[in-house]
Amino acid sequence: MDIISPDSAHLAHSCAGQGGFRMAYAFDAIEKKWQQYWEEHGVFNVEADPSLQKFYCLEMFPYPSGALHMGHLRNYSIGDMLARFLRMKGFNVLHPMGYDAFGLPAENAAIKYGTHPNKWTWDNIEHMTTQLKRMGCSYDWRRRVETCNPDYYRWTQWLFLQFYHKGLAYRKKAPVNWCESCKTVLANEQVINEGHCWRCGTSVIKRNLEQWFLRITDYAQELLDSLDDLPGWPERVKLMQRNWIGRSEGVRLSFCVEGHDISIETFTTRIDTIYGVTFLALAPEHPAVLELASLSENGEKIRNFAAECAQANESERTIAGTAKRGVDTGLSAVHPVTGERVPIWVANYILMEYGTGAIMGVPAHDQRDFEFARTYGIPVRVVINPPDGTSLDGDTMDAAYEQDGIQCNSGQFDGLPTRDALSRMAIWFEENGWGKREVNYRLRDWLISRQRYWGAPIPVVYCESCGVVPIPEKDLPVELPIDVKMKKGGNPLDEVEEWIATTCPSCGGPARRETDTMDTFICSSWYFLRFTSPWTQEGPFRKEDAAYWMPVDQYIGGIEHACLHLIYARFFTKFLADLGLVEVREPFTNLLTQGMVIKDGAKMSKSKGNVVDPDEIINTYGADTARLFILFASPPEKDLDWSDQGVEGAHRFLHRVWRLVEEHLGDLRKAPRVPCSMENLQKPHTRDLKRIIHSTIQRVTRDIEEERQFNTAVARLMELSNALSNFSPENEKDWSVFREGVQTLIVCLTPIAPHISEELWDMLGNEGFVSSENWPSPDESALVEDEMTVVLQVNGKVRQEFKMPADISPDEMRERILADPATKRRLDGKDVVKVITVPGKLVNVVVRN
RNA sequence: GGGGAAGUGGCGGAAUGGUAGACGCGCUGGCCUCAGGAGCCAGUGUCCGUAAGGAUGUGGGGGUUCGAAUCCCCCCUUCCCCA
Repeated sequence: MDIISPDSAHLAHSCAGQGGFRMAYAFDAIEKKWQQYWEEHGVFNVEADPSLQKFYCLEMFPYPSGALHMGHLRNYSIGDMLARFLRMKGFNVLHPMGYDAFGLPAENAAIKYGTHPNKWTWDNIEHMTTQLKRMGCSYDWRRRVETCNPDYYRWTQWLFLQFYHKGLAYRKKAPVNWCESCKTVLANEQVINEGHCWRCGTSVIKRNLEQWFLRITDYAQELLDSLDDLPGWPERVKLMQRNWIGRSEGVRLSFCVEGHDISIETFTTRIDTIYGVTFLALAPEHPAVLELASLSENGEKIRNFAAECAQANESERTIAGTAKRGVDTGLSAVHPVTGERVPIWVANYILMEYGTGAIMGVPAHDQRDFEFARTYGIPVRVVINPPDGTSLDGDTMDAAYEQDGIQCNSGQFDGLPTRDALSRMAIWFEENGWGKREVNYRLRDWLISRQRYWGAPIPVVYCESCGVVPIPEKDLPVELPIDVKMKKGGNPLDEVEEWIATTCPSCGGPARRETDTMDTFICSSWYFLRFTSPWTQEGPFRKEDAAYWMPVDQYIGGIEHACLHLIYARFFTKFLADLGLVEVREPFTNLLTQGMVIKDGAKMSKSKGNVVDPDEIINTYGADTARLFILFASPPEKDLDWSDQGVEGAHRFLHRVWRLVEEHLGDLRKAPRVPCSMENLQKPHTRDLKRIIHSTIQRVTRDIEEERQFNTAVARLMELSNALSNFSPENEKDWSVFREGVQTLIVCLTPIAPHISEELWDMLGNEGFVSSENWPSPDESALVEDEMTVVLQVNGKVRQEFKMPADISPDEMRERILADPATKRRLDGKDVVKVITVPGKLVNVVVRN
């Protein structure tokens, strides 16, 4: 291979800075050059090495939608900065990239532009890879994965089979979320913003279909509990997951239907209100509804009502403002404790998915039940009074009383406070055999079937004699047929008869393939593991590689995945740990959720016309400018306000750094390379510069490493750059310190703006890549100040500054300030009550007058 | 309705009990220039003042403290999550 040494690069313009000739900052050529060198030298390739401390830095991989957008640019600028920083810190850094390449947009684009999803996707992958390389991202590109590659989805299918064999993948008929626009079902997590499809925003409806599910609820408790083991996650995300999992403790109890051999199960978290039950309500989809309808005089009405409710979407039925509607079945249930008869209703606000799909109605103490009861004239019976001693009246109250209080009308429990009643009544209930204490979760099993083409086929067949038969592992992958006709509004796989028709792996008889494909969130639930050994053909990943690299030390992505990808990936990791394939039970140790990129007060979007194209920014200003601006404009967790003028400011800064080196290149190259120690420096200005250099190192390191606040890290580098610009070296020691400062600036700028850093590093005559340099440590002796500024305060208000030697004692500091004529003038005629001395900072004189 | 996060110059943002506004953008004046939207120098919270200096100032109100953007209580506004 013909390798150009990076050293030869500077020869071409070694005349710069020596005559009148000025070399401009040609970012375009510089960036191309160094990207090529990095690639040729494999600078960012990495292997597992147990003798080195590893760091796994990962950014959420993109969907190959066509081109990078500003959100990607921000995500990858942050990740690359961290990866480069940690590499310079001496870690063995795994920093890979890939593509979440299955998904609906490929099909939509194919239909719209008459192309094939496969071609569309692969073209986009190649284009986006080019873009990522243009950003100067330090990925080990040999490890790239694409989830639509049979080498990858073979293992996605293999993982499905593992779930299946453990009984964690199952088929069931259930009312499921259906997006009419995407023509497919959706998991609960993928229904957002009060009942809308996460991808296209269409209002989701319910359909009763037989589908594949993963039993994520088996892991609900662990998914909840181990959030406590994630101190490196934002509280916000953990809270969102806790809410999503929605653990509640309560009692499951049955009500018998009077005169029939039917019982209706309900679940309540408020067993303390059992004496307040005045009706029972069932979800319209409840399996018992049709049976009750057949027994009821209102049968026709009930069936019509249930059919009508099925059309409405969930959010319309549950949001607080919606009218509560229902139909009386005319039948009664028997109260398990009192033996009283309570009417049974079918109501639109009861959801089949939550609890048992039926509730005990307690209008006095549940606002939804209250509204329903008032609408239909159902009695309201108070069983809890406020703790202040007032008594509620069920006939006149205008809202449910949902707070804690004191039990009443509750037999032997009267007088108990709510909290006590809850636990005692639950035990009492169980002891009498009326019900069972139970933990309930809001989290539902994960619906993974998709009625779409561009996804990983679910590896099962349906055999007339054997039923559902999984494909044997040795026959994987079940390849997605590429030769299909794309069509509007359906799954093209349904028409590939030669693919569907197959033989049963079990009996050899005729069988038909499953034509549904897997939710793409399955594909992205384990990609971080594949990156540890993407080449292996022996399994989804090599166990020893995963053991070395996992967990991901730093994960970076958008908060929109809080209750989607981030829950699924945790679930997969726990399942794989149970299979003995990974040693960790949590995949991501530290999570950074970056803010959105906004412009003119709104999220960038085509419809708002406020989109800034990354390519255009890189063409005009270069990747280094784009990265610098993104990191400087805002702390990573907050939204970033895009500003064209801010970008120019960032570009100007890089120009200033460039000139700093270029204008002094001849002298800099001649300057001593060994730093001059503080004790050998006498000139105050030189000592000051030396101090600034080392405090910059200290503060930049802390900002990146501990605070994860990259905007202030950049600000520190700008301060150093300003200090260097204002410094005029006069002798050899000055030049030595100046060179130390310039080199420090370049090294510390490397993770942020790597190309210009490489170029300047090279121009100064250094060997090798600055990307492979060690991150500097501050020289403690250079951090000590000679002089300090102390402030005089009078009653806490700043009055005057004093300069004094840094090593002065607190007592002397106080005495000097108090003895100063200016201080005496200020305190003249005032009563000094007290003097507070804060060493190194201030003296506060408290006076009275 | 419940929970969470936030509110600081003209703008993006610094400062987590000790000199509010680092750094950058913008703006003003000047230098350089054929010219400049390049570069350099100076200034830039508000009010009074030529200045020195003073007053005031971190959404509003109260409190703790020698001292509060920072801690506590109440209120207002915005955003997010859950109902």
